Amino acid sequence: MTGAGQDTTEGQDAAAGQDTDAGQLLGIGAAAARTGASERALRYYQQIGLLTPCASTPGGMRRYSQDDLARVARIRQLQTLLGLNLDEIAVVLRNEDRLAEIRQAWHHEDTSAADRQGLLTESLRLQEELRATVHAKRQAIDGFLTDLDSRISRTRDLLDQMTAPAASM
Amino acid sequence: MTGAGQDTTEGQDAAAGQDTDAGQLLGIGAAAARTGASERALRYYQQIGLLTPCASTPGGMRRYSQDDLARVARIRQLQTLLGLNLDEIAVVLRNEDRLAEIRQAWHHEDTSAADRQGLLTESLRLQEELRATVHAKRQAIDGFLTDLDSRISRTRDLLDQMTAPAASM
DNA sequence: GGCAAAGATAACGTTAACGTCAGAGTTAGA
DNA sequence: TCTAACTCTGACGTTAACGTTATCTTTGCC
Repeated sequence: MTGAGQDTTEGQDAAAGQDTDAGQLLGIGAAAARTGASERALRYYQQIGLLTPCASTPGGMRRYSQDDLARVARIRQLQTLLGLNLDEIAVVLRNEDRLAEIRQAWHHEDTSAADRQGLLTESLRLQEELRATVHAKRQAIDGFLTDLDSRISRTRDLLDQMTAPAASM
Repeated sequence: MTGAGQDTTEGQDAAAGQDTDAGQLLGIGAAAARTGASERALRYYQQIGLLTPCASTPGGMRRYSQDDLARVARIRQLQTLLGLNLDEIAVVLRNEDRLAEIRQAWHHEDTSAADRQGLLTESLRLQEELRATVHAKRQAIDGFLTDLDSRISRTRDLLDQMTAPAASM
């Protein structure tokens, strides 16, 4: 049917005005290469519900969009930068997803105003919670850095004492 | 034998002038409680050569000093804050140990000047390497925070739009 | 000197986040 | 159409960093 463009069963698209560099759907190999994650990792993320590729071929092969790649990047960022495990990351991502949904349905759908306000308030709370965590981490790292700097300068002082011993003349 | 003072076989001590709140050697249970680590973790750290308690009773029970506790704290810090694994932490700690040794033997021993300078230079390099890593992490976290802040303010804008809809009059 | 509490060693168990096959199916291109 | 390259779904393996018994000493204390 209508099979002119692509043969990937894209669920819904062309909703918004721009299509964000569309047609660039990648197989799992390419997606893995772009993101630095392994194919196994991508399948695993899907398995635990972290990342569902936006489309799949009629034969059942995964197709990843740019947004999917960005999501992988975010997962890795939350992993390596904040040290969150995948369960915690799932919470963060689900929250961000809800926010995006609300934002999209904002002028468009007929969700009750009370519902939307509730969701927004909750999302805001979760985001601020995350912010507090990250901010604390930042403070801790700052302290670590300051301490490290003072150690380094003391070490440098020792070295200076060695390499310039004849300063008394 | 000579059992007048303490019965812990403290390897060497009383070298420096102050004895840093001495006599306060803790058993593994108390040490675990103070540091937040488990007894198993403390034994494990020793097993892999990360932390050797400063003394032990004649019967073979571990005794932890304040310095030992500080070392545990540093291990946890490097774990949770920087996400290093215990192997990487071992590298960092060994470097810091070497530095401390050099510093102590500075006016005191007869290590060759060339050796000391070599060790110092290497330690300095390692410390600066660590600093670069941490600094990069700090930058990344700053970026993350900035991004998060902008998300939060956008969410707050949405909420404001809701709670104050009759602003056009 | 005897006992409860703390500690030691040894050895197997656990969990997260994938790695690594094996065997079968799918897809793009000549 | 036919193959070479890619992908799929299991299913078992791996590693780090401990957790959890089980069994046996050590220690502080009356």
